[in-house]
Amino acid sequence: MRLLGRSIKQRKPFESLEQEVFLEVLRTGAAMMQDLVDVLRRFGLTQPQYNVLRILRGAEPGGLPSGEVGERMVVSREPDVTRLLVRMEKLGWVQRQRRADNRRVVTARITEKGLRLAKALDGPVRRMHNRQLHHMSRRELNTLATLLERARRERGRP
Amino acid sequence: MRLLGRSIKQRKPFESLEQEVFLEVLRTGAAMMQDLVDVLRRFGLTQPQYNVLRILRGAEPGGLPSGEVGERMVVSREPDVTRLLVRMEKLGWVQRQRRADNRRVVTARITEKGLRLAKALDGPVRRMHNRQLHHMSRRELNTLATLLERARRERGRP
DNA sequence: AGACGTTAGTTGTTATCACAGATGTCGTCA
DNA sequence: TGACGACATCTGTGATAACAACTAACGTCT
Repeated sequence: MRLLGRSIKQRKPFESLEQEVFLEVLRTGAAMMQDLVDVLRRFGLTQPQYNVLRILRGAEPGGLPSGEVGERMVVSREPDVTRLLVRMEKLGWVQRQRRADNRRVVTARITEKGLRLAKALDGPVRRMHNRQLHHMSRRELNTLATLLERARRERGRP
Repeated sequence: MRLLGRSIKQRKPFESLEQEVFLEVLRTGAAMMQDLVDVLRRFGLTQPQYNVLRILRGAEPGGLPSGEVGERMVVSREPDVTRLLVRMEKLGWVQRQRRADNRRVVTARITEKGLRLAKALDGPVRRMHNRQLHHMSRRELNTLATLLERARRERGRP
């Protein structure tokens, strides 16, 4: 009898509401990110690279220390900003310069070429976002954003 | 004047509501995932590995073809299930066997050792989830889960 | 000035991921 | 039965991520 009962699969896929929310957040995030990645690859860049471009464009003029770039990354705190920035420098999108008044700090700035690339992506990315969520009302989107922020910012950790 | 205006940073951090939702989903997902990863590393496994254990435990008895395991993965469709499963087989958590009646298919099953590990993780993971979201009401969590599912499933793609 | 702790970034190493092409197996249809 | 397309997995390769140890520069305190 136990065995028969078990064989009814997926009747209760979630063990708890909390777990359901957790999985929904991850799945939805992964799906949305994939849409972005699909757009980006047409332009030959990866998500972390695009993320850095956005951050550095927002940090103009003046640029940002490498560490702060890492902190502002969306997906992770990126323990490896150095090499990511070095790669992007080789591609000509970013310029790195050790700060004179504090030689520990390396300031990263977006280049003209990087700015052009970022600008070229604005339209496609915005359209992708609109397509993604155009079936939701303003009100629903606001609720969603608010709840997510609350879930994240006030969440309890060990 | 333009320059002065621009220097007021982060006044309008989002370009659109859609983009705000996008970023909130990703950031919240990354934060929650990090909490899980922190639990998992105490037990010496990674998120994809844990994901596979959960999938295969749910697929007992009988196991699942490698390809289907990949499809059920949360974060990505994992184009590299083969090697992930091989590694887990070496660790003794998973058993792989080519199906006799269709030699193209490799069925993966969780082992006793894998089951014990998964079981040992149940408590810590459940507690982590509760901690993460205990500040939200049932009603809020339900709304959140519903909205996320709607955002993902009905979203428009190219 | 010099010792010391801190900060910011760099480097080494290993594991994993993504992509693409290759391999072995199967079902079907002439 | 034998050719062929489809399917499921495997393998090769290069890029990237995670983790940890290391170096250089700075601030401060004596």
